[in-house]
Amino acid sequence: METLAAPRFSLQSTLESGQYFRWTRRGDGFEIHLRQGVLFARQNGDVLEFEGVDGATVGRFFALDHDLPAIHAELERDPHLRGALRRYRGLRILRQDPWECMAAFITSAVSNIPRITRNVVDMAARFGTPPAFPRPEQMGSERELRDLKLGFRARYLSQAALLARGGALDRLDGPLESVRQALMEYPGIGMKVAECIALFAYGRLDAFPIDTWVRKAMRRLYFRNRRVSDGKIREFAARRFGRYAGYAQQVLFTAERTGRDYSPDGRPASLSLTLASAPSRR
DNA sequence: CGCCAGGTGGCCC
DNA sequence: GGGCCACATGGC
Repeated sequence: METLAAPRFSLQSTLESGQYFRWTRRGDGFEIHLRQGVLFARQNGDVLEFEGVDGATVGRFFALDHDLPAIHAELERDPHLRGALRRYRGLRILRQDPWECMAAFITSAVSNIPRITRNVVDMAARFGTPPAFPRPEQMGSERELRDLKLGFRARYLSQAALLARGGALDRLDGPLESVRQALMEYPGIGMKVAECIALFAYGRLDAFPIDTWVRKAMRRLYFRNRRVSDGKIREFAARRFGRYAGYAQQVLFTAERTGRDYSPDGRPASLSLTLASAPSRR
């Protein structure tokens, strides 16, 4: 087993935050299927023990180069974020393969994490070269994807694969807006999915994907539960959270989806919900 | 049975 | 810009 210094990292929080789907618990660690191989990883304090792929791949995938202290220092100025940041300390935004990330989040539309996981694992098993997810050139036809129960997403996936042939996604670069605009040319990719891919695959940490959970959290925490358009939320998030908005999004998503406990000291979810929704504290 | 789920695309005003 | 609908499938 090899090791890597991994301070300010939580393997579990990172994997369980719903960014990546092809992993499973294995004994005291996790088995993670990547393009480069099957990675087994477990955490021992600040040390990440791993085998299966090389250390550079591990460090890159888990984004161990992200400056977590700086990110937290900046975001913790917002009192609404402190509880979630503390609770999910060490959660990192991954650096995923763009095509797999694109396929996974096209699949995510009107779905849920268990089902997305099933769909993505199915696609890998059916069309990929294990453990690698299928390249765009290997993806199935719309019909074959419908057979895997992808539903209306099957057409999007097969057509997106055609557009992504020849390494088109490897050539995407530039600021968030241009990456997002290029991604939205693909069928099945609107603003939300484009921001997910920009964040989870292209390291655009200022991306702020707004899904049903984040929308609910943002409305409650910053808009007095009023009805607000996603455009307004995005604008607000950009101003409020700045260059690390993506990290704010991911802890808000995770907190809202699991437990909904924003309090820094871990009160019962029902109570903290009440506290968080109240305009004033106490 | 009916409703809703990590949304998007098409069409309306 | 915003509102409404269909889109497959699965879980409750």
